Amino acid sequence: MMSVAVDLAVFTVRDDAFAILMIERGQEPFRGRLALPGGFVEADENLDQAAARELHEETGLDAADLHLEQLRAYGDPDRDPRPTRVVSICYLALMPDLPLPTAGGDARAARWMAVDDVLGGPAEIAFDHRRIIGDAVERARGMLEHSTVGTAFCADQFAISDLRRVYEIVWGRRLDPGNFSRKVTGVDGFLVPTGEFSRDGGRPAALYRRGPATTLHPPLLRSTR
Amino acid sequence: MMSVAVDLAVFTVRDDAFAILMIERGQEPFRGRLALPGGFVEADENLDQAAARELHEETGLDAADLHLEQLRAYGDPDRDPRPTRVVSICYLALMPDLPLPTAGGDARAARWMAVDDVLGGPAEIAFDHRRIIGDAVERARGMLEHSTVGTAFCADQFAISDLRRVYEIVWGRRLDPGNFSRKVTGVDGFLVPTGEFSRDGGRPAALYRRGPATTLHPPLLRSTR
DNA sequence: CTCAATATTGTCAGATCGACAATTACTGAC
DNA sequence: GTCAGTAATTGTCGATCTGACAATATTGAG
Repeated sequence: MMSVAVDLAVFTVRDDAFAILMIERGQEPFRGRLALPGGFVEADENLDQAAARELHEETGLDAADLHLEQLRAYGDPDRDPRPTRVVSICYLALMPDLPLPTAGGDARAARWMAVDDVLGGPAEIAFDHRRIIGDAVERARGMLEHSTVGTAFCADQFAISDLRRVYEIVWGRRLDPGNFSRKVTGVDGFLVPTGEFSRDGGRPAALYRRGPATTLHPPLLRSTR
Repeated sequence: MMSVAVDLAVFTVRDDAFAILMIERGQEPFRGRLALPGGFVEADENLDQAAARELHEETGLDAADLHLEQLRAYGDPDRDPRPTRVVSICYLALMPDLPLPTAGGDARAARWMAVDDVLGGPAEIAFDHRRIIGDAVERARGMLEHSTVGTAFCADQFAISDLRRVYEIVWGRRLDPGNFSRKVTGVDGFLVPTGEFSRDGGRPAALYRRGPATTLHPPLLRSTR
């Protein structure tokens, strides 16, 4: 008999940084430490529902407004110091930079932190969450290559340069604006033009909405071949 | 409180077919139905260890001899009809076509079945294992594109044509021998020549062993661009 | 109007792709 | 031995894709 929990690695792109939603734990174990939001799976819900519920409790957001998918399970016997063993199913969520309606509503302070600060900084992270975050970051970076989920970081309507900035920030790598534009517009079903244009700074950019495609053919590769 | 199990989707390539190891259940629920091998996680082992232990119990094989990695967790409340809820962590194993030392030793008949027969046939599959198998097959097919795990289906020493046949059978698609050979030998660290040659039929083929590389740069894509 | 800023399109040489032809190196039949 | 058969490997070629970077287009600010 074990407890089964879901943990959430919720990512966004804000202030020119790849950011993850972290909470400060309000009780033992690891009181005061940074951790991923999450909680126990209840008797009548499946894993996806548990993840969506926890997401809503922590951020006030609805799962329909973002991309949510399972990352993997973590179940080392000593990953949680409490007497009952806890196996955690971790979920990955990608969302645009929205205000968090109920941030801290759960008596736990939730805040966005730059991924580089979390992984590279001195902060002590609760449980095995540092490892989970590392896995989640790598998964997110890889997904941008082969799937269309990068648009999940953008608002409902966005310019190609917005999407390019997402890729640049998540990958930590500059991309050529012209080549990027040609590539993403060349993928069938990736971007649907809305007919509207942005108006800020230079030449107006055509605005797009997410298209129906889920996989990128051909992929956008980050590696130098 | 829930039970946590591991299930195994063990694949190989044999008799010109992409095959999966299935057992016939010896007890209720689903007695007599086909199912994936698996069992419950014990108190003192982590998930990877549980998967390796179950693999050994079902096939007599050691996890060191094959590729074993976690697929994902399945946890719908009604996926197991027994009163205690069971969350299952499914593992994917890829192995060469070896004889199974203890097949059926666990009082359950274990046998290789063609993936197409399992998914396309009329056989009733226990639990949600049909869905799991579908996910596992898709994951395995995708992994061949970007990782070097295809060699896990080959014997210790193998010719490029052996590896090509693996790709052809798993993907269900013919590949050009010349182009395939050039591509795989061009990936740094994928294949290490042994200096030996095969002797059967036509011109002898150089034999190789798995190299240290784990990811394929550039990837081998199955889609028609 | 001129300029700075940004979007988009154009260009071009090098890499890669798939299709398929040519060459190489064996085995087995005769 | 010679020859046909089989399969590995290398060669070729046009189409496509890539990254680098130049050129053009369209706006707002001054």
